[in-house]
Amino acid sequence: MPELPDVEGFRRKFNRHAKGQKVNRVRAAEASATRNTSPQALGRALRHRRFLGADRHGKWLLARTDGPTVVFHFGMTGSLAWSGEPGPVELERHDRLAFELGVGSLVYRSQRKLGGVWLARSGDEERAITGDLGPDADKIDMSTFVELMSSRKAGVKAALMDQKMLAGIGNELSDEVLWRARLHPSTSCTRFSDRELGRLHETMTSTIREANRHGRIPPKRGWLESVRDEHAPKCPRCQAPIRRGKAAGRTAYWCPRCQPA
DNA sequence: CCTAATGTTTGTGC
DNA sequence: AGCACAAACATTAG
Repeated sequence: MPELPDVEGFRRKFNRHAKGQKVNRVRAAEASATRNTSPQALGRALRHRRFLGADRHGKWLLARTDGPTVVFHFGMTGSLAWSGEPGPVELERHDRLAFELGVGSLVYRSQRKLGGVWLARSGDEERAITGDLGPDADKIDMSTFVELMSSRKAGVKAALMDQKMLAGIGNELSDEVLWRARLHPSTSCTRFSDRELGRLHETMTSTIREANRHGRIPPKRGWLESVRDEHAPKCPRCQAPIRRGKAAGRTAYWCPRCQPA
């Protein structure tokens, strides 16, 4: 689930509930959730610190405090939950970490343990944690996008998902964008004119903007996401059977009629 | 039992 | 170097 729009939803949730609040305590149900620190050290570093706003870069959430920054990544199954219960929250099965803030608790939840929580004390440390990230997919301007994409030979889906080029697009979002742009996921970027790349940028931007409003890729009518979980999905545009195959090392969904090779 | 799953990293080979 | 592909990570659902 967590791609750019999901993390954007977590960011808004963080700012709505946790921003401005002091951390009383950090409670760990699962020690391995903390990656470059321990639950104890995280608690010591944050106790009596105040959460400022959270930033997002791609799929990374950066929670600022008046001390160090708490860095979240959600892997394939993570999420951020808010409980308005004052005092300790009842932790559920996959809750790994709870930040008790007095007015409620912020809960880092993850079914599998692919993501995690880091502590960064400087911008350099932050970059060491997130790795090399390209500009955020929601903020990149058209000419930069066209320049980056036209220097690529990879398939367009692989290029869109490359976090070093462009940060925030994952498997499902790339399928949604390419379906809306009517481009086959394996088409080499070398095949596109600047004009076509400009149109792809426009499609990508409007897709992300609308998904961000929902805090996820909306399974709405007229979106590929609305049929993705069906046994025999049909293209919401032309009703052709959706093809499901490997592209860029992942399971890709595309319409063979709207998105020919 | 097996397979696949929204992500990232690492290794191999062309 | 750039790219494609596979495996690994840990866990659950079907």
